[in-house]
Formats: sequence, structure tokens, C-alpha cells
Amino acid sequence: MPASALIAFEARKTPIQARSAVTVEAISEATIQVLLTHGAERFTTTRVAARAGVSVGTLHQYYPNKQALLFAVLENHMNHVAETVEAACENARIKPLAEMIREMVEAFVDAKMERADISGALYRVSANIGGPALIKRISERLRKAVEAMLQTAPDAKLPPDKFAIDTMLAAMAGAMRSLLEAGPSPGAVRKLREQLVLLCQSYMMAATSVR
Amino acid sequence: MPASALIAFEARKTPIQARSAVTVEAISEATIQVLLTHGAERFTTTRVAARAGVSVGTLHQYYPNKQALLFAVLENHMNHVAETVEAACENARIKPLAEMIREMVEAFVDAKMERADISGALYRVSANIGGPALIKRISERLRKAVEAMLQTAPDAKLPPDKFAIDTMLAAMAGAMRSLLEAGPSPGAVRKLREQLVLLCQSYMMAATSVR
DNA sequence: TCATTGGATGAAGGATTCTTCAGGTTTGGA
DNA sequence: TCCAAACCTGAAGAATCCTTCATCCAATGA
Repeated sequence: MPASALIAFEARKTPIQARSAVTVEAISEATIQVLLTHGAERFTTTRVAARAGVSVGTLHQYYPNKQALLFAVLENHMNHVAETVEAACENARIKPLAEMIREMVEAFVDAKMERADISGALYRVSANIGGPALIKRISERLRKAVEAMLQTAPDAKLPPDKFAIDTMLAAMAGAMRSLLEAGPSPGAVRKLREQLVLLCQSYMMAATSVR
Repeated sequence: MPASALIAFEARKTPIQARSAVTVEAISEATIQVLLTHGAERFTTTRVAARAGVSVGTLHQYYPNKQALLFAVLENHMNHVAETVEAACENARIKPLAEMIREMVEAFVDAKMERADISGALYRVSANIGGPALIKRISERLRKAVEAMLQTAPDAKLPPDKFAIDTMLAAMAGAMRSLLEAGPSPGAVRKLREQLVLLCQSYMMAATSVR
């Protein structure tokens, strides 16, 4: 991968006709498939194009380079997760603290598991395509959502600390990642869901009542 | 990176004379430096050799390929962290639960921060060189250490759940990673240390007394 | 001293990969 | 029907990389 990092991430061209929209979608899906079947090392634009049934040239018409291609898929995935969690936070306002946390955590776990394959595959490239910066942005979004939700809790004694929420989110994401990278079994997922709820609940309880 | 994954990870040759030991150490340190200054993409064996002041041939005499080189550094780093945490667990036996957790967590954070640069750099390649498998091994080690420690706690009502310990460790590592990838400031580290202690304490308290 | 083993060198073989661009094909409105 | 715009193609240019191997230098101990 000789490309110099972080240059030209924007999509090059926007689909206008219907067929090109199909092409772009095919490329996007092929990206995931190639990542899944060939691994991050042997992920090449040529392979993606072949899998998508288009030529390399076409691919490069929409994505200026390999990184942009991967970044687009990563961004898409993370946005989906973020939206799901945000919606859960909206929906859990005014409920008891423990219930809030439960709904938020379960929404997160479920959103991730919805496309566990993509999640797992993306971990392997995230760090090389500006993932951490993106994660930072998304985390901030989620922190705000969680913060707003917590402020409506009837049974929280203190306003929640921003840093504590960040920590909780990072911990949650970390545990999830650990599971996905290990290859999750249905049983393990169920258990993690439970444990993560308990973890976040007990931490938030402690963080909103102490200090 | 055309190399097929996971082949020949073992070191090729063991240093016998003193000068070769120096060489190997230089290569190891150069690996980190190149990772840090050039990024994971532009990490090449040639560059490492140049930085270490040896020829490519020499490098390949000790490490069969690029992955082995990176893996060795990763393994070394993780072993160091694991040993530190294990020692802390040894040392914290029979103390109150909260104190145990505090010492374990602080040992972990400190060990990671000790060489924050390496930690940060390694995140960027871990996934591509068999990191997850290694993490699995190390996690198991740590879980056993923590488990043994917790069983000596005078104030824990129930024997701790294995899965809960795994979850705690994964959460802890995840939060740490998040911080290191964001570029940690001294203040942020201090805060994370506190919060992580609180998080683990409250979770373990809940997990050892409920169910 | 000198033969033997350890250690180091770096040009070159063998492979890939990314990305471009000149030119052909399809679409959709006038 | 016709044409301009939108799309698509894929061979080829331009870089890099990884790894080997024949060869030379250094150390060691008999």
C-alpha cells in the first residue's frame, strides 16, 4: 500500500443515472466481500472491481483511491450504528437510569451484530484509513446523545460527567470489538449484552451519584 | 503487502555473538520508530533496515518477513504489560475488593503509558499480523490472574464469573485504546485512570454480589 | 596462527498494486 | 431520430515492495 495517507477522500463523482447508482452499490458491497474473503492485506482495487463486475476504471471514477473506498464503507457503517443508538437515546428519555442504559447498550450491541461481518472486517483496516479520527467524531455525537438522555433521568442525583460518558462509550465499544474479533457465537453475544448492560449501569450509577 | 498471512512467524536465527544481539535490538527499536514516523502503510523492511543502520539482508536473517518483525515487537510489548498486571494481581491478594481492582487497573494503565508511543503505533498493525489471536492468549492469562486475585477478596460475596472478568478486561483495554489513539494528554490519562478504576470497581462489585 | 562458524552486505529477481486515460458504449431528452 | 452527457473499459505506465543469495568481513577457539 504505497499511497500516502489521507489524501482525497471525497467521492469523485455523484451517480446521476440509475445504472451508475447500481454500480456504486455493487462496488460498496464488493468492498465488504473482498475484505471478508481475502483479508485486509490482499484487499486490492482490482479485486474489488472484479467482484463488483465492473472495471477498475469505473471504480476509480467514484472513489479516487483505495482508502477512499474503504473509508466510505467504514463511515457508512458507523453512521448507521450511531443513528441507531441516537434513536434509542431519544426513545429512552425520562425513564429510570437503569432502563435508559439498558436500552442504549442493547441498541448498540444489536446494531453492531446486525452486520457483524462488516464490523469485524472493518476493524482490520480502520486504523489505516483515518478510522480513529472518524471514531472521535462519532463518539462525540454519541456522547451528546447519551448526555441529553441522562439529564432527563428522574433518579440521577448529579449531572453526569462528560469524561465519564466518554469512558463508558469507549469501554462498551472495546468490549464489543473484542468479541467481534474473536468470532462471536450466539451465546457469547447474549452474555455480552447482559454483562455490558450491567457494566454500564453500575458505572453510570456510581458516576452520577459520587463526587 | 502481498505476503500470505500467518506463515513463518518464528525468529529465523538466535543471536549468539554480542554484536548480533545489538543488531537485533537496533532492528526492534527501528521497527517502532518507522511505524511511528512513517505510519503503517509505508512501513517497509528496507526502511527499518536503513533506520537500524543495517542492510535488508541482515534484517531478514533474524526475521523471515515483515509480519514476523512486527509480531515480535507486538508480542514483546504485550508480554510486558501482561507481566506487570500479573505482578499487581499477585501483590493485591487478600486486600479489599475495591483496592484490588484499583491496583490492577492502575498497573495496566501505567504499563501501557510507559511506552505510549509503542502502544499507539502497534494498534495500527495489530489486526494485520495475528494480533487478535495474541490478544486472546494474553487475555486468558490476565483473566486467570484476576480470577485468582478476586478469590482471595474478603468482601466478595460470590465467586466472580469468568465471562464478567473477560468483559471487564476488554472494556478496560478498549477505553485505553481509545485514549491512546486519540493522542493522550497528561490530564486525560490521569482522568482515565480514575474513571477506569471506578468503572471496574463498580462493575466487579455488581458482578460479585448479584446473581 | 588459522580454520570454522557467525554475521553482514546489497544488487537483483520476482511480484504486486494503484491509478490513469484514450476511446468505445449507453442513456435520455430534444 | 440524433446527439451530448454519462458511463464504462482495460491495457499500460509508474512505483514500490519483499526476499534471496552469492560473497565478503569478523570473531573464536584449538
